[in-house]
Amino acid sequence: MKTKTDTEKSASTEEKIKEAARRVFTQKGYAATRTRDIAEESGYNLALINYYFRSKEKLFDIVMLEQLQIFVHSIAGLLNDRETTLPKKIELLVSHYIDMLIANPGLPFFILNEAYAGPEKLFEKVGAGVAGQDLYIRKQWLEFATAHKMNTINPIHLFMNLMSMTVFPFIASPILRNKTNMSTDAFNALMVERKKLIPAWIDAMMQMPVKQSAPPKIPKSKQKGETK
Amino acid sequence: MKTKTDTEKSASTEEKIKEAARRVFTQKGYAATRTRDIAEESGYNLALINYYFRSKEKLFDIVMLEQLQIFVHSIAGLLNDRETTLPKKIELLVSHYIDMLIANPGLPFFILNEAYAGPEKLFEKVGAGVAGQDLYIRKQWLEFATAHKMNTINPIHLFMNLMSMTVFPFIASPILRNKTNMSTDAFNALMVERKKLIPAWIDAMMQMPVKQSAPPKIPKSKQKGETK
DNA sequence: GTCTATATACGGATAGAC
DNA sequence: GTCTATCCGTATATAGAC
Repeated sequence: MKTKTDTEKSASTEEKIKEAARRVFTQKGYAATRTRDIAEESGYNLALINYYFRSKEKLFDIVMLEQLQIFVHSIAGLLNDRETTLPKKIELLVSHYIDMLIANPGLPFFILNEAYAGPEKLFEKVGAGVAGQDLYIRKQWLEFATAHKMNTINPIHLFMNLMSMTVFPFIASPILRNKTNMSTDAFNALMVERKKLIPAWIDAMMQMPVKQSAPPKIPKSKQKGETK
Repeated sequence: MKTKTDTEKSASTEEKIKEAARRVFTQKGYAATRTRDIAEESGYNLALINYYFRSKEKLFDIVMLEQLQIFVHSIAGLLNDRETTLPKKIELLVSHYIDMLIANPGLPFFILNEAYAGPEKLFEKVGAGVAGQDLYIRKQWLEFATAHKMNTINPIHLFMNLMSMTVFPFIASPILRNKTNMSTDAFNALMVERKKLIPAWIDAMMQMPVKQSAPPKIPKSKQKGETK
């Protein structure tokens, strides 16, 4: 049995509200979420939300920052690891992403929503953690590109492809499932399949000799001034 | 000079409001858009919106249905054409999509937003136009898949890849541009490059003998249990 | 700490003047 | 047709009882 001191009770309640908020926010988005929904989901009253967190927005920031930082931290080690080869790194990255997305399918949509609503809102805080810094995988990626005479094609294309093929299906899943009458389980099974498929596809793309009609006029060293 | 009858004046104002609404809706999404915003953007008063359209939702439906149907109609012919080969069809489809997305970068985000807010809201109306029906390209796609012994891998993966690589960069562009300090022009140039690249990549994937470790256990006729 | 009841703000819709 | 002024529902935030 558990003894309940005031602080223990308090911490527990606060955590429950945060968990409820995370579920509702990631599912319905900030605007469509009512504090009443969170109250109901948490099992507590509406006023408690304002007792622990000053406002809906504060709660939102806290919860989502936490979510993002958990994920960011969980992959930062992998991306910076100097032992893992690039293909293996890609494989692990995709696998990790897909696991996370299956567990938390609303997150990417949420991130996009925030990015559109106001890039400055969350970005500085979370983005600073991983964004600008030079991760080792970036170096590996560029090295591979030049080694394979791919310097005429912007390596960012392959990165786009990696992220697109991994994340987009989750973002579009409501549409996809609506049109194909696919269950959540069936969709998730598809995504698990892609853990093997995507790295293979990316690998094939990296080996492909892409014949560009004209060298792109994209400056490849466009340094970032600040994280904004 | 133009004579202004009542109907002419009326039509003009109505059109201006619709255009303003389209801009604001696609930029901020339905929930975050206030009718006051649309009024301001249109140069007219708030009450006019309700005079011409009964409600915010009616206005929204009208405007977005129009947008989607313009696009859907513009590609329906291509998808059903029996002369064009599959690779050529893919090439034209990607090109058409990218042109549209460069011209209207907010549209996919908007569609996703609506899909998450309420799948039933717009979907039945617009989706019915193209969704379930058997487009000729679907037949071509499946024929190609079986012809190349790809029947062990769900062809939906390649379709996902096609859409992902084409659409996702636009959706994620605010994040990408924030992190790389890329200008809109530079981004658009990248997307134009992808008109050639994506079909090449998809083609390569279609040729690839994908060795599945185990045949996927996805029942292809799995009815939908719940929406959330 | 947790509840009920309420103040306050915001946004969609409408009435009525012109 | 277009405006100003206003109503009214909804949702956040807070006061105060327990």
